[in-house]
Amino acid sequence: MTASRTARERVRAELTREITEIARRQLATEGAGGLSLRAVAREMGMVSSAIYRYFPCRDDLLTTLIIDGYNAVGAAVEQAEADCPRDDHLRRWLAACEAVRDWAVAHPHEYALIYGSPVPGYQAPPDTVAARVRDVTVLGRIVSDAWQAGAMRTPTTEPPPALEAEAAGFRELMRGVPDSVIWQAVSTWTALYGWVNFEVFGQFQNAIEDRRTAFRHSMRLLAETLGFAQ
Amino acid sequence: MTASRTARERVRAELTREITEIARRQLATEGAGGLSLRAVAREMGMVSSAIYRYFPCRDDLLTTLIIDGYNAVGAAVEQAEADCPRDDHLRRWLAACEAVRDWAVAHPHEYALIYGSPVPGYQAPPDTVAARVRDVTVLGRIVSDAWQAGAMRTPTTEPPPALEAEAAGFRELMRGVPDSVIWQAVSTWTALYGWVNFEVFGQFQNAIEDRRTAFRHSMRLLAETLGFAQ
DNA sequence: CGTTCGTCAAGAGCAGTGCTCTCGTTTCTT
DNA sequence: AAGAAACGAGAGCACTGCTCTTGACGAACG
Repeated sequence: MTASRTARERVRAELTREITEIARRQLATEGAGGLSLRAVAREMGMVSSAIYRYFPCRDDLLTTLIIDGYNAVGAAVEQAEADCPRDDHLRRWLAACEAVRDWAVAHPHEYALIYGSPVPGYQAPPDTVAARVRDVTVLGRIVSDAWQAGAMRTPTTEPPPALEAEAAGFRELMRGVPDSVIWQAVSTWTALYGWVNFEVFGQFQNAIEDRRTAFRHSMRLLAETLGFAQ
Repeated sequence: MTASRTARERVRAELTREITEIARRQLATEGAGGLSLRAVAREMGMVSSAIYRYFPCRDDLLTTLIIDGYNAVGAAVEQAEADCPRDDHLRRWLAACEAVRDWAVAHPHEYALIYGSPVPGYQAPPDTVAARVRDVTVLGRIVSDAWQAGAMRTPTTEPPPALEAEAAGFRELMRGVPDSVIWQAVSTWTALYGWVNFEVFGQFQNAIEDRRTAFRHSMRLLAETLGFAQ
């Protein structure tokens, strides 16, 4: 956002911001399906059709919220990891995991929007990738750092040859790390989100009460498997 | 379903079945949000209000589909596991995992309905629990069998004391198994669904192509952590 | 300074939704 | 055979996303 020149551009930017804010609040209370352009307009004292001056369709508003969501969880993970001593890789990993969980529990509907079932008929535009990879970038850097520092055990199981070509994208995230560790990291990464999914989507209801403690223990088990040297 | 007495009851049961079938087909193509009572009625040549004679509201139809979904994945897991030699616990585990994944990939929208973001404003009634636990019951039995047979390693990390009381529900699924193994199993179980979530919800797009191979490798790593002896 | 052009809010309207109510008709029960 | 229950059809309500037109305002240009 450069310094807005004309007054018209300024009020336009302000109104756009206000729309997304109200939409995010509605999303938090009603969920993605209950997000209504007309309700947003009503709350702003506008008529529904006026919203379309700012967002051509409902999906565009959703895209904005999705990008914001990815950035929010990404920023939370980056912040939590940055607060840890650089050479304590295990702690950095656990802090990053817990940041994901805490953000998701605090913003369940936003989390559902980005990591839950895709909204029907909605196709995420490529603009979202930049924001989407922030969290996994952090996780990749931790693994990379730990490996470079010689603070990781080598997995006993090698990936099958068919996965040789598949690891390309992940090798950029974890430079210098052998494939066996890369796949171990991917597996652990999906396990993290598996837990968060179950917790946020209510699969642990009537099964686990102290979910934070259980989560921490699970992440510790996973980190052990990943091979952080104590 | 007892033998239907009157002709009216028979046609009612038949129509109810046909409604759910059409609804399931719509669900498969449009997703949960695009499931429309009016469209179902249209396809049946009925008027929309007539549907309400059979399902008082849309959520009740959803509940039926959800129960069917849990039963479908549960049956798939039970079948796959039953086809394995009883003493090959690792193979039983991997077969069960792959059954979950294969069913989910084949029925993405139904999977999203039961394991994805909860549909807004919908509260799953208690009728669903019986069907919901079928898959995890199988997984629990495998762990239990393996432990009884002395075919599992003991985890090195003990769960924190705060989880003592939390494991109650899981102990019934895995009788005679120590808590350390129980939590390891829970962690592995969520990891399985974490992978399936990522795959079904498109998080692996442009990242992993040969997802079946990658899935198998990941499950093998997880099973190793769980401690199945070779 | 005045005009023109682009932007904007408003309103009506379309097609679709879940759901309710009423009204005859059919079917089962007594 | 008479009463009761269940049923399909239809109209209607409140809501949705979205489109089109209309009239007003503000900024830039001649």
